[in-house]
Amino acid sequence: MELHEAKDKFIQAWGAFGSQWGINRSMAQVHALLLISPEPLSTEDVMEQLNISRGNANMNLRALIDWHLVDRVLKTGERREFFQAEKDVWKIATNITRERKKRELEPMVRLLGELKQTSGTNNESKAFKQMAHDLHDLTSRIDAVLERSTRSDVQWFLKAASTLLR
Amino acid sequence: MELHEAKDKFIQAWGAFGSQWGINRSMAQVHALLLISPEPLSTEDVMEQLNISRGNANMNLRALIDWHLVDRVLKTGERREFFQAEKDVWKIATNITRERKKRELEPMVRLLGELKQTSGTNNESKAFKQMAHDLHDLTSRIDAVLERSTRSDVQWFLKAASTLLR
DNA sequence: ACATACTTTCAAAACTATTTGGAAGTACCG
DNA sequence: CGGTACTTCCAAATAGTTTTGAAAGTATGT
Repeated sequence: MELHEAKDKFIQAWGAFGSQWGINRSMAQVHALLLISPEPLSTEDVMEQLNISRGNANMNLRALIDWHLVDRVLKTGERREFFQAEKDVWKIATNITRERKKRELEPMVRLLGELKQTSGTNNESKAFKQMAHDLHDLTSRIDAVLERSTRSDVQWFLKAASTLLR
Repeated sequence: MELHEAKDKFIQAWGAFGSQWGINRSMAQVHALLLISPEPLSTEDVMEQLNISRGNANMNLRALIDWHLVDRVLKTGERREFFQAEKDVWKIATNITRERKKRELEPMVRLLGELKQTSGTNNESKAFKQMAHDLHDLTSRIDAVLERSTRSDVQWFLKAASTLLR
């Protein structure tokens, strides 16, 4: 396969993949583009290569910086900013995991913790409390595993886990 | 907290949570409602309790059945169908994981496998191939861990993983 | 076969999210 | 200070997704 074609496929696929994961298409595409660029790119470069507007490029670059997936870099003698993606895939995975855990999982664990203390003794209440309890238990376990696996080293974790599960 | 309030909070939260995870709001709400119902519910019940249309209820019930999160049950002497959610949270987690792995992760692994064989020797090609290779490696490891952890028993896996990571 | 009780489909409408592009803001330099 | 080179904001437009509701379809019992 030719580079140009492969590049394009990758950017499109990463975009589609991202949108299934709550990261919008452009943001994922910008990320994909930066991931495979050997050199940092300017906002202008991103706009051109993806055919998106300045506002869109800017907004998504900022979002990627928030997620710690992209860094600003300054080139000496250049006024404008350049952007460079974190290239270490383990760090990428860790950052994404940590961010989503914080934004989505933690609030759910908190809510379930409250809900399992609902009052009532009839069938309906019992079913509700049981479910809240079980889900709280499950989500906090997942939370704990993710906490540890992002604090320490994901690579090690995945290796260890694959062995464990063999 | 009172049952009615708690129930409502749970359904709303599960709906919001779901939509961040690529499951649409109604589908997640229908799921939440069934999760906390001690008895199977009919389409009509779901429509009433969530204030959604027949078409919507029907569509999402079918989708939940596809995901193996809900079963049809027939009551003797009743013509209409009733629906009942799988209540074992470990099974729920396993089914969701397996489904998403199949729909999203596996195609990405396949694509990256192809892309890492792109031709070219210049800087740009090298950067591209390196990234495709690294991502392929990462995604296939994740795939392998999920494969094993859903084949065997998630509960055991999570316990083992927490110990491992302590 | 017909009536009844239900399920499924689908095109239009409502709603949500994303994208654009111009205007405003900021920083640097001579 | 004014000009230039950029970045950021934001309201309006566009695109995408979900929901509705009525119509069509299907199964069951008499």
